[in-house]
Amino acid sequence: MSSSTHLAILGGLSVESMSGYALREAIRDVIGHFWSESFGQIYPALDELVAGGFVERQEGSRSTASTFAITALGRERLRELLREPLVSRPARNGSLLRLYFGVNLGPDPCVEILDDLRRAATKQLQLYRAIRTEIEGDEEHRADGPYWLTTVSYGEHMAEATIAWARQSMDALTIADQGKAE
Amino acid sequence: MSSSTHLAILGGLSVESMSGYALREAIRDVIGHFWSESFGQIYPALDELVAGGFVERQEGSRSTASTFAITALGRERLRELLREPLVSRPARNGSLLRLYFGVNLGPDPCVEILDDLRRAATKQLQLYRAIRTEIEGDEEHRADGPYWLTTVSYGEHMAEATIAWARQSMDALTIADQGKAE
DNA sequence: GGGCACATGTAAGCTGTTACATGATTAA
DNA sequence: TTAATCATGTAACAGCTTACATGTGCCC
Repeated sequence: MSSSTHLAILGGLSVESMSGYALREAIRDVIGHFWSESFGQIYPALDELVAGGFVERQEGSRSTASTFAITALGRERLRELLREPLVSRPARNGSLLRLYFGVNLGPDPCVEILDDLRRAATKQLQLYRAIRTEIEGDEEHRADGPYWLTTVSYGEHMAEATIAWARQSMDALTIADQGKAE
Repeated sequence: MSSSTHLAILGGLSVESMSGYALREAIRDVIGHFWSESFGQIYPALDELVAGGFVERQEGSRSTASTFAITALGRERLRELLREPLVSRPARNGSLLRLYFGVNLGPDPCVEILDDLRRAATKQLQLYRAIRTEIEGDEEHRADGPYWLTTVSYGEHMAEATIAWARQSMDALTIADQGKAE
């Protein structure tokens, strides 16, 4: 299991103890814009973390589910993982791949791709702004706020940049096409 | 083999016939900022494309290497793949994951992460500007230019946005920390 | 003749998703 | 009572990288 998965799980449990199922929901709903874990990752990883003494499993009595809680050792491990240098896997961007070879399609389909991206980014931007408002008003997690907001701010900056880029590129492709037609 | 790999290979060969080795070099050096393929992908994919009649293999006589060339059917397939909707794999951003759980580290290590990202983006930006100049002066690929430039422009926009975000976030974390110290 | 770049290919292994199996609890 | 949600887990598979094996041609 990759250490990133351990990091995400320990991070999640550092905020609140919860079941494996809830953990996955939290990862999807809260940090889903820049992270994801599937059940196939989470349960084996939880086993490993329990085996290492980083997480404690509190068996639910009959009816209730198990709750996983981070231990003191787990918090130490979390800090360790947070400091570990990033191993960046090669980026793959299917939209850019398509645009790069766009001459095989002509400008119109490419403009369509760009407009789809612009619209998606516009929607994202609205979402991020709503999340920002929510975090800024969250009294319960005052200490976390500034850190959480950096990730929201990242989303906002990237969405804004995407919108500007898409607009500009749509113009460029349209004008290049007119120039050819003359 | 994923269709994206087929797309990248057909795209590459649509510009110029070349060996599998050269193809990998081209993918790494030319579209490496947003795409990657390893030998373990390229050679089996080339076999598949040859079997499907999308690519022709011209055996090199003794000493020289094989040259792979796209066929008319291959160009059709390329256009088909370019129009195919994107299947986006979930994004994973290790830096954001670390920043999100940054409260466990405190502001200083987070500022360091941000400054690393800022510096990397600054370097990238310079690179993209050099590539832009190169493409704008390339008489041989006039038709491709506008499409290629959209991908360079993407890099520029993202790098600029990253720099702005990192600066702003470093300030925010520093100020939040001072506010706490009062 | 020794090292390096070019060239083709394969096998092992890692990461991660999807789909399935199974069952409890809750709400309609 | 039946459907949905919560919950845990596994097996199969897809995608991709790394490392290795193997060989050629070129340059110092």
